[in-house]
Amino acid sequence: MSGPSRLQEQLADAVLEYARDAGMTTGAHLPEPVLCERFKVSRTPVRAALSLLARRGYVRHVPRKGYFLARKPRGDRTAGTARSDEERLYLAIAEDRISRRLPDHVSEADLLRRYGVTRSLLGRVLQRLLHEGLVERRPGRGWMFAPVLDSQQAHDESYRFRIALEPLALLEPMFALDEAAAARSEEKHRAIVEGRVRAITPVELFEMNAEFHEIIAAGAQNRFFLQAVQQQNRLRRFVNYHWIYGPERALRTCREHLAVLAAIRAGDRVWAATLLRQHLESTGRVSPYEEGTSAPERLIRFD
Amino acid sequence: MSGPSRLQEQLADAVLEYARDAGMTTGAHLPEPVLCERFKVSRTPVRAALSLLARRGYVRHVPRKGYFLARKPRGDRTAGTARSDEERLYLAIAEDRISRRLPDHVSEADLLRRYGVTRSLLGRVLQRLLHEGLVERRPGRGWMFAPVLDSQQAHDESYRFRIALEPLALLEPMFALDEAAAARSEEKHRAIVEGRVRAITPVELFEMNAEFHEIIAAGAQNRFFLQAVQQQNRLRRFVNYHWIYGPERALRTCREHLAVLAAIRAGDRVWAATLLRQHLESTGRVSPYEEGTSAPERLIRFD
DNA sequence: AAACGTATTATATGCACAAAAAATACGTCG
DNA sequence: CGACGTATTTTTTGTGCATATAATACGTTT
Repeated sequence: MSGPSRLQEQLADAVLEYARDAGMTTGAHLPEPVLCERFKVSRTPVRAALSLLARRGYVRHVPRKGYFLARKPRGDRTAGTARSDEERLYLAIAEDRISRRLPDHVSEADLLRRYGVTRSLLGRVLQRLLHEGLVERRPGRGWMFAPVLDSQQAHDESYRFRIALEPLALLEPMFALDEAAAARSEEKHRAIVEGRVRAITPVELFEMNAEFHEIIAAGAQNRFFLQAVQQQNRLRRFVNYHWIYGPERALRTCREHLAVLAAIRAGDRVWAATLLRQHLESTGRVSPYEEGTSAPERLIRFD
Repeated sequence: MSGPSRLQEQLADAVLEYARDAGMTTGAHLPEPVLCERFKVSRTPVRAALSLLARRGYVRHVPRKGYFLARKPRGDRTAGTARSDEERLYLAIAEDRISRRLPDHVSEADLLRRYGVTRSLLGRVLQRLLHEGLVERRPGRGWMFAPVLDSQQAHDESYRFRIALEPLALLEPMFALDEAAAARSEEKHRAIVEGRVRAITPVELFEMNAEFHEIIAAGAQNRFFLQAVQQQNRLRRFVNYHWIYGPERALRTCREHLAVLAAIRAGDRVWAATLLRQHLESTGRVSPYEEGTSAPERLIRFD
């Protein structure tokens, strides 16, 4: 009775996303073997995920026939899945660190006591933080927060790195945009530019932005370009949780992104690279703490 | 009685390296607090490392006075430390994978049986492979080797990435070479060019090369440039264990490296960047398997 | 034949406890 | 006062076992 496993929860989310991206409508069949193939797992966890979705009303189970979509999944944050323990602990540590409630170096035991979580959960989160370059293991014992999190220096270095790298991705000879992904991204940008700025959450804005840059990097057809950009995004996701920008900034970013996409579509990648570099230079220049003239409830976290 | 810990072994190595780099001679005092400060650990492991070195004859212990250098440490692979279990398993897996004795995906239990090691050791090695991007965790169970290891595609992408990134490191406005490190590296290069090609091992060649590129990246004063180059080196270290080049190639690489350093010293970073790009382009072009005209015993692994 | 249901097997994970090792504190000697 | 020796405390690592869960096999239904 220990609830559904992580894999099962993930699969549940993934299945809904899959159904949505495949444009399925109510009543569509979700054959287990197809999902197994798609997600590279055996039928056991797939069935568990489906039964989970059934209990949550997303799919219907017909004995001897299988599972069928019960309602068309919405676009945003589909599954009823509340934030996982892992996500919660991750964010708690992030917040405590940024607000200096956590010192430069901490022992595992400290964290264990502080958050009252199991060793395995803490272990997973630390592993993730390690992978993202946010903490380092100290030689003897304990962990040390990398100065990535707080220093202005790191912020600047991140932008300089991206300014160097991302425009070059556009100039790679094999460059080819994932048209489908680009179209989806463009759609989201347009929605914002055309007035939906207030209706969108900061998290969505951040994710849209991150996705845009990853689509560009993926276009280079080179896993290392993509990897590098993804790493930068992970870093920024962590840090930007406490940064705040006004809506005018979000609009500007969207317009600049759209201009880059337009240049690529027009076949002028050199111009697109120039635009992208300018975009990064201008967004990187202003420190978030120097802005903040808007009223709090109208503020938008963005980069 | 389970032998010295990993940290102790590492420290033993590090202490010798430290003494060497500080230019200490026989009889020099090695105060514990200094070493603690330097290596960010408490006295306990430092003392253990020193007593280890004493047993191996590198230092002498005088009661109530401390530890003193017994003989001037040699430059290469100082400590008697044989390759650690971790290193051995790592290499065994690398070799088995590259020669296709290991399938695309394996379970942890498979590996446990195959190599007859403890879970904790295997866990550490897998963690390292994961960190280096060489394996991925499969969603359900088991591990999957990333195609980084074998494919020509990955090789090309790696070079393209480096060609894009490394010259730009040279052009960063804050660029400043670590003069001491550069001088040491230059020394090694000269030794090879001036005829010591045969006396040097493939491993040393690889490490010298990797170090050179890291020194350049570090010069950019930007942790992300350095991180990216370090990651590439880790990747290449794994793969290149089975690549073989002739000495003429090693010589050429050394000369090109020296030319880059000379250009930097002359203050012409733009020219240095051009030379570096050309160097990467030429070394990346030839597949190692297309060479190999020398007799086996004269072959040198290099990149 | 393709998909599902059920049962079996293999694998990994969580947890508790023992043992190792690092940090820390304090007294002593040069 | 700075470095060393010893003792104590705290933290981490290792190991075995029970449990959870994924993979697999095989029969059944559409």
